Amino acid sequence: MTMTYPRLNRDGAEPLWMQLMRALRTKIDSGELGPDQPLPSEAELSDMFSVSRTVVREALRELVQQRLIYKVKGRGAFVSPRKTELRFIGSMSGSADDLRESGRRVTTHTIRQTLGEADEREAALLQIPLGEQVVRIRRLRRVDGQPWLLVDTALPARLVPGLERAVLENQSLYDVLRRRYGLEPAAADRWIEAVFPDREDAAVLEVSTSTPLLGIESVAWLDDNTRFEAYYALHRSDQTRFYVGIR
Amino acid sequence: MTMTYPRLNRDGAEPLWMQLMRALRTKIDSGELGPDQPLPSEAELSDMFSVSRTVVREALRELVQQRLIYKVKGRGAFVSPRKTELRFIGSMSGSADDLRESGRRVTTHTIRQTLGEADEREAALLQIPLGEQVVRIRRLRRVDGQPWLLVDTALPARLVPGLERAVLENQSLYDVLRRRYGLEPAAADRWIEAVFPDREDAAVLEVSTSTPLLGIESVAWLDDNTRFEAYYALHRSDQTRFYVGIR
DNA sequence: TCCGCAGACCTGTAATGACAGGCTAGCGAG
DNA sequence: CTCGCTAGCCTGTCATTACAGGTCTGCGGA
Repeated sequence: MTMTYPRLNRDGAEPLWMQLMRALRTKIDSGELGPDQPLPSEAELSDMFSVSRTVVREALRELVQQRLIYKVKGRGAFVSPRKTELRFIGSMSGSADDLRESGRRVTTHTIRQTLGEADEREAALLQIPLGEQVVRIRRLRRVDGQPWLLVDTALPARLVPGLERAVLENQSLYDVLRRRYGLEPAAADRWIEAVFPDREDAAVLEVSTSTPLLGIESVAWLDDNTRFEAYYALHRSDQTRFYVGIR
Repeated sequence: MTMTYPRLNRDGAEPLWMQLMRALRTKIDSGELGPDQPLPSEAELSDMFSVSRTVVREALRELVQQRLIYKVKGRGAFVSPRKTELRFIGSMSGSADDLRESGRRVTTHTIRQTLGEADEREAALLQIPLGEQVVRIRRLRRVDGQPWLLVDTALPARLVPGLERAVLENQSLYDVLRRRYGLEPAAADRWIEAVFPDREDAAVLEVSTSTPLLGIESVAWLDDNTRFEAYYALHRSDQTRFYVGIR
């Protein structure tokens, strides 16, 4: 199978492994590399791109971490785009749409928008230096008037200049990011835990501090792997259950 | 600061980087390495353990990936105060494997296997008539010895004849279904909620009845749309958080 | 034709060396 | 005492080499 691959840029502006990773991801996204299609071996890739196996492995590791390919034990060994994918249908914007579709009234109220310096958690999630400027947004989403989801979002200010002053009332944050800043989410990780709210959060959500809630931490990134949004959401699971579809 | 570190086992039974990773993780879990405490530099670790920087970097990479430490540009990798967080990949068979890969010991104990008649919930989820025979399996999964996940599975007996007598100890149920019955999961739906366990479940999971847990309901089906498995799992989210990747 | 085994292929692991560029501490000048 | 600069430390990146052990393919014998 002969495939055309872009030549890698060696001016040091971007790591070789990242360029290679992007090149492979493009093939996967475009469908040129379909499900169960094995990638060339590490040695072959190393030859094709004239880079060391170190670089190849770095690129493949990243793709595995992004769950775009998976490893097959042994021969021919690597990968193919994942067929069984996690689809998170209950994503924040998706679920609101779903609820609207089923005749619920969904409103989003912005409680606070501030500019600040990234704390340790934000820095780690967004992969930015500690103290870099971030825009923080705290929003409450209601379904049929009932508090449903309390979200604390942080975004690197560098990527969204002026967002701390934008009017977000009842708007989808993702729409704003797309229209105003051209930011298109490519993927995300989420972690879910069961927690109790602190006094303040409990008051906002109108529950007691001994009501178990879902805590959802999320990081979303762009095509080029830049982390652009991190949030922690508290979800009243007595109102609705969190839905995850796996396809 | 002088710290005692275990000597690494070089018989090749376990990769050096994994031993090193575990050694560092132990320090972090025990609190010996606290928040904002910088780790030794790569070169220092390399000296201390008499391994190459390759090994050190492999171990650190894994710790970063597990989000137990985060990197600060420049000097030393810092330990984060974040609570221990394992990744539960929500994919069908991946979860236990992923944990094992990140160096945890995963065991599965079968508490009960019975044959019975589908109740209302099971019938609805599996789309079978009320009263049809189902195999019920109750299993407890532990990570590093700690109770982690309590799963009650129900499968239509028609699809898995004899499963109620199969030995499942420490086996992946999905492997058994695949090898023994040729059942290949195609997709699944999951719903997640935050709940308190009842007395019995709390005892099995070794928590109090006022510990908030994740309740996960799931239905999986085959290519031809046949529902073949329904389960309800209780997940100790103080141990790990539920991981969902969105691609 | 079928089966078994040897050798080729491939990945995982590990050591080593090298260099660029960022960050910091400490020194020296003002 | 303060400010600025430099040397050294540290990480990120990349190349090369080596070897063990698992997997697969194809050849040759039955």
